[in-house]
Amino acid sequence: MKIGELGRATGTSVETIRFYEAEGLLPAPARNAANYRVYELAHLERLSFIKRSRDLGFTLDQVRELLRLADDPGNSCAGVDVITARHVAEIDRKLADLTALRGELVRRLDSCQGPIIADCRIIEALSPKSRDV
Amino acid sequence: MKIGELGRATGTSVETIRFYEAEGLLPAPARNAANYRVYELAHLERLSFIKRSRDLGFTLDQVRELLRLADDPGNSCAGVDVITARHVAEIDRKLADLTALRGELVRRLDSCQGPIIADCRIIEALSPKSRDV
DNA sequence: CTTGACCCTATAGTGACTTCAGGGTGCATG
DNA sequence: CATGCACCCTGAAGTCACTATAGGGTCAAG
Repeated sequence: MKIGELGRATGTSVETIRFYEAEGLLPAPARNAANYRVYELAHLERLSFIKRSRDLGFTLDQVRELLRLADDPGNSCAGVDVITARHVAEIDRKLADLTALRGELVRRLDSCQGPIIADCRIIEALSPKSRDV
Repeated sequence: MKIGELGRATGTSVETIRFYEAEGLLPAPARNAANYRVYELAHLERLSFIKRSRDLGFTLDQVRELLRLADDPGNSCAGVDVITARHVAEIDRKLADLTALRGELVRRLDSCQGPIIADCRIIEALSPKSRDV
């Protein structure tokens, strides 16, 4: 399997695959006579794992750790749980932040009626003279 | 006012203030005999505006645009509305993504009971052999 | 024999900072 | 008067997770 095929098979760009190799996440594959990378099934599986983890929002460092844990089937599941739970907590923080933020913005949008900046509630809210934020 | 005071007054780090100056967001202030930056009230107000905008999640490019609009009180409020509405839409997309993601992770966490990796539902879900994701 | 899709490496760019290296300034204390 | 310390300066590099660019090589089809 060449790099383009691997990319299509996993929904990853060719550049990203080479990047993962440079980062040590994906082992360097064999090369053919033309110096093209030749991938095996194991590479496809590992890249799929990485892709899924990334899609779930894990950082590359977390992916590295998950791979390390997954590589030894005798490892405790607790490590995986800790990483996941921490990640969920992080998501919860982001959700709360974004929700608050959205409320703030929509409130401004709704009250913004004036035709000119001088009457704009959004600009007013951002300006330091206003004390209501 | 020196840079450290300005930073404390606005909740911005000294490095970030210098960065904003280099980016052209904050005008370069006068310097005293020791080559220290000396800020006026106008700087404090502008930096507060930037800080609030950033806290509301606007990108620096959006902040640039908001500043440009705010600088002329005769401008239409519509430009500000457009930027804000676009930003709200972006936030909605992120909220949806994060919520879906969280559901996925929590589902895995709840079902992860085995003491070893071999039985770990999270790893299983990430691994390409599983077909249920 | 040329076109086009694909592959290679090495390097730089993205956003919004943060950190580091290597210095200078200003004030209080010993 | 020396020393320490907090604060200030510049310029460059590092962060994250890629993405893009430049400049080339390979291969099969028409």
